[in-house]
Amino acid sequence: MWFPPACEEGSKGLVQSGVLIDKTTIMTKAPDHQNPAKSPKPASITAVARHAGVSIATVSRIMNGIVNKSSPATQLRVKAAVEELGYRPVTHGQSLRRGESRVVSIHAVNLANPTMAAIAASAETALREAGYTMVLCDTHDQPDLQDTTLLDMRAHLVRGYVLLGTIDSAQLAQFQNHREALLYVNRRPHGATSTPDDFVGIDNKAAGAAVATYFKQRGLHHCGLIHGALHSPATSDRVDGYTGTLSETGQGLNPRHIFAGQGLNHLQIGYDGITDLLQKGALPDALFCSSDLIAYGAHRKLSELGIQVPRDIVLMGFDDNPLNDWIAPWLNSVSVPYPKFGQAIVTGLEAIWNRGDRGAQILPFTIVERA
Amino acid sequence: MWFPPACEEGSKGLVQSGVLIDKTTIMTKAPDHQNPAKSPKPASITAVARHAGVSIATVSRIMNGIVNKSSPATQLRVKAAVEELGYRPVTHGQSLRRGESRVVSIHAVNLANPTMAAIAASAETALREAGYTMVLCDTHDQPDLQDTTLLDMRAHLVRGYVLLGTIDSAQLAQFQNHREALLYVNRRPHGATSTPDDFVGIDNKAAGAAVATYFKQRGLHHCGLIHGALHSPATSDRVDGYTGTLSETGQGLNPRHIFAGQGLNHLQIGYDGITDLLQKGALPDALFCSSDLIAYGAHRKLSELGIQVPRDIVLMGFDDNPLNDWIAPWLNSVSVPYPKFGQAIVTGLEAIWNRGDRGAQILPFTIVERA
DNA sequence: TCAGGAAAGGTAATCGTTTTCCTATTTTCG
DNA sequence: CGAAAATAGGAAAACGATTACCTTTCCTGA
Repeated sequence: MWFPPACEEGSKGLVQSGVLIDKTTIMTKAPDHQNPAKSPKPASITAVARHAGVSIATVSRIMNGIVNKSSPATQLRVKAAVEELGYRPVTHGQSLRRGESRVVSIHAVNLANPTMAAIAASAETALREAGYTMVLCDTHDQPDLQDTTLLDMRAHLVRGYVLLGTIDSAQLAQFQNHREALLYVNRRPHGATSTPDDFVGIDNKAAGAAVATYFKQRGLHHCGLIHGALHSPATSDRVDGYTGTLSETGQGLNPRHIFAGQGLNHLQIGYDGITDLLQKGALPDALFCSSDLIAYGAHRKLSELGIQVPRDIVLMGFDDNPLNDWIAPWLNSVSVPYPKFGQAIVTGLEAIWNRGDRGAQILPFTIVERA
Repeated sequence: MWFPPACEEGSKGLVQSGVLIDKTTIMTKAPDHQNPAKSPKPASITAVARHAGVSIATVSRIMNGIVNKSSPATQLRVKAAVEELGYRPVTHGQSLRRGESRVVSIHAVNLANPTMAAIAASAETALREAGYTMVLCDTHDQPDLQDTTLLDMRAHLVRGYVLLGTIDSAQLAQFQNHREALLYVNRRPHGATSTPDDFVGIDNKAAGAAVATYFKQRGLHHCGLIHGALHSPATSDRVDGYTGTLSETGQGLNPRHIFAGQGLNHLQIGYDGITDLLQKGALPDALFCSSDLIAYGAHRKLSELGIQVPRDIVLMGFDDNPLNDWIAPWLNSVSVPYPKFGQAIVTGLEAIWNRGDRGAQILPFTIVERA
């Protein structure tokens, strides 16, 4: 199980070069190497109370807007003291007493992915405006790292956990059972245990279907597909919607026009995908890539081969990176309103906390045509 | 000054529709709308102590690796209890008692900028591995937001403040005076008050100079420049190094080949820059853009005009976005080792905390030639 | 034999808040 | 006028951890 670094198996605690060191020794040495001009401690509620000549209870009540427990005159005096001393309640004292903090943690599968980073950025702003603080964790798509971060954040008494992409993990299941405030963004969890109420994202299946319809409308009949790991329900939904709609229209999807990639490096997946499709035969007229990064990788390989986009092949990405307008004017893409995710996350979390009802936020997507 | 939302001017505290509501009323109502299967509280140190039949002091000592205050048998018993109950110390209790937490805050000027996001991502990993938790704040390049976030984070008892780009602000000056643990990344602060020891980044002036040298070596004599807001010392250093070296070689920089942009939207700056340079006369042979995004914007405009890169004009960006290899193979760029910034930030912070000495980390840059 | 130290571990203060009880002092109103 | 109710505010108990200080027991060596 888990133990703090200080008492790990390997370390012998405070044993140094064979000699047991009493903690006291260390503490009495500590003040020595402290820098001289140490920052003066910020004012605490006690200081404010003393300064205003009231009890800390009164200060606390006034800070919390409880208006019917003190006279207006007292309130003025206290507020003056607060300003004079620059007092701000230390959140740890509050959280400890209240048993919960105003911190929300975000657990992202891969912050190197610009899309994840964009969602995190949007969440930061929305959370801050709603009065929350954001802690950001990168799970690197590893179940045990996800577990570690979840437990760490619980130790921080965070009020909600936002999962920006998820993998199944032991602790996640525990958290679900314990009814912790979990909000899934973009990727639903695998287990069917959780309600569909705790999701923020788009309807990926509909988006995949829309891509197929778009290709058909443009008269493109030989459709291909390069996608990332299917263990992500977001990806598999997109793929299902796309292939489903293609087979409904009768034409279906030639297996030789499909490449299934793996791993986090979508750029490489796209690059390898083109290589693979060519090996298996001719390229399709239209190619759906389950992310923009995959499309970039594919485009790179196509350029190297002298194949022109969109003259020779039409590409459709997913996510619509804001840079596309500037550096990928050849790329169509399914645009997901990521800048709006932040607000949706806040709304979703508040719905979960209040258990009013539906916290689910299904946002609209659009297809951006550039080619 | 600052007051918590609950006691803002506008709000009348707990007055609702003209009726004063006693806090008690609310609290007694609260349990009603709590969801039935509320998560059971995680085990506290008291629970562990009871379970193991020892005092909480002993549990605490064992958790902290103080090995000479309890028998091996007791230690085993306690560790067993810890595992059985899944105990993890609540950080707020620890921070409150110790007067400091293991949280580090990052204040970024603009998280929408992929470079900032990349640094934040790298910092997250390095901090986590070193046992710290990262809180991320976006200051949107506004002094008052920077002030707000700094004060917020102090209320969180954070142990260090990492400024990912800075603007001058009142609180920042205060924090400097109070010798708080501030670490500047990429952009030094304006005020000369701070030591140069608290900086992580590259030598921007040398980098600007290197670009000039590179252009000269390639025999490009008509050099241009498009840069962002000069109030960022990082930008002005780059510009100084570039122009300085150009004038040393005697050729100098034609003022008609310079465009000075403003604001956060670097893409637009690049686009507008080309328009401006053309209005002022002919384009240079080589163009230094003070960020990759500016280069993207410039390239877009050039493409629209049918001007080819690098045949007609050589571009040099800055930062070397990892996507460049894939989507901007026409762009040379000054590569900054952002993935290494995370570790450098941790090293720098630890140097500040221990005041051993220099926390400054000047990392190497390289010029990546693609065109 | 016994002074003194080490070993093992408990008690209680403390960090900064919130909130439940209290206790006075006014007000209100019949 | 007097009882009930409201107002204003204080005292103290939590919340979960750390640590200075104390107590007990056992062992060592002069």
